[in-house]
Amino acid sequence: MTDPIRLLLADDHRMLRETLKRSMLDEGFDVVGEASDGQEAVDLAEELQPDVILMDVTMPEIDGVEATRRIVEQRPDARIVMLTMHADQDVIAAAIRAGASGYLVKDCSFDEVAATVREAISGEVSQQVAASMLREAKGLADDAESVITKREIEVLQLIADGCATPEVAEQLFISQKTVKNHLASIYAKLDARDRTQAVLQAVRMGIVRLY
Amino acid sequence: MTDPIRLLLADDHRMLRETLKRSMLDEGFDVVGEASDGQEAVDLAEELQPDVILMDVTMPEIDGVEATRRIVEQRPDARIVMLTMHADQDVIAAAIRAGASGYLVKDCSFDEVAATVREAISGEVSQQVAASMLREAKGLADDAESVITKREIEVLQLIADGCATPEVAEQLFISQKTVKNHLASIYAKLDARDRTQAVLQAVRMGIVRLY
DNA sequence: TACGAATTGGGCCGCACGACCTATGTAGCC
DNA sequence: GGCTACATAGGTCGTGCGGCCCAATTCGTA
Repeated sequence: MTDPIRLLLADDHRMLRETLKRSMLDEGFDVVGEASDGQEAVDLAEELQPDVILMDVTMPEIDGVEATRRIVEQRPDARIVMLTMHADQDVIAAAIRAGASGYLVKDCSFDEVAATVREAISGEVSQQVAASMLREAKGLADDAESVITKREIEVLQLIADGCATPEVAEQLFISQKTVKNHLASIYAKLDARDRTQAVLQAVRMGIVRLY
Repeated sequence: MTDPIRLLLADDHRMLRETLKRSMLDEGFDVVGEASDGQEAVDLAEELQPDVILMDVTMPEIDGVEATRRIVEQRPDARIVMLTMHADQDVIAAAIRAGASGYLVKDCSFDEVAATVREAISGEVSQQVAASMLREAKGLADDAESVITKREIEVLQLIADGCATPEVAEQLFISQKTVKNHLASIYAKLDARDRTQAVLQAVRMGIVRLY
């Protein structure tokens, strides 16, 4: 029997974190830490050096994809399995580019979670990730190479918070015209045609938070 | 030692359902069934007659609040604890009116879940529910007495799915004008000023699903 | 039977929004 | 020194959108 796999759980919902922890402990994993936001995940990843990190995409402060990017930057051998609500192609592609080793939709079974974590350790990649990598290689779905900038995220978040264009401009100390320009850029990147679709897509992708 | 509390879990995310089941079993509860959508929850509630139902607000087919309404209609003594992502006043109020015995945000601890289920059995109500009932009684936040109609939900869902006004009209075989009228009514009820805010609020309330 | 709510529809008005084009300053990078 | 990306800002144009009037039909129900 080898040493138990050391896990770090990162999810902003305490209920899932705690129930998942109990189940993983049951399965013989060693849960060494828990993070409730992206920044905490980055910090704990460095401090605890876990074997695998189970990380939700949608988190406060820093989203899971960005947190993955920062962790992999510091430690290229880090194994990170992403969790998400929706099976969004763009998110999967972004997660892979950020350096994730696996990808799980929250609708999967617990057995799949355990299996994917073990695969992450052994170096294998999940079917979903492999399929996406294949698609990436073929260049079929690489339009996801449209990275939303920090400023664009700020605009999206303010709109999700209920601001109209003039209010977004006021909050960010820029002109309404600039806000519109950012929006136009966002529409192109997220394949949306109006602010409603853009915000919804951003929510799906975990870029923006719903309070 | 009394008989274990018989539980029915209703949540569309298999991961949470399974991990929660494991944890509840650990705690001595008897999980007699699992439902992945609102209709299944209603059916299983009648079939299994569980002591307590732990039900997510956001579910396919029928949302948790409506499912609660139907279950309570058939069995007024049913104990239902609602689960949700966001602590939305309107949702809490709607859940209470539907007949829920308790209310939990998914950011709570597992101990709180277990405690609330036990309280639901003993007839006590959680602090959150009590506070909301107080507010209801005072008539402070009873603007939630604005029930979204079926037709309005259809309009909201189509907009969330990416339709603009003309497309919604086409899908529902009605004029654009009628769609606008429904939207105006929705804005008043959800305290929104445009379709973006209306859809986001609907997502928060679990009225509309994000695919 | 009569009332209210839901659903349907019309017209008008003003403005916000999105499409398209151009332009400047400021970074970072090879 | 150039190249690219980002953030900033302007203009114009058409139409989608929301506010505010009103009215007809159907339906459950008091």
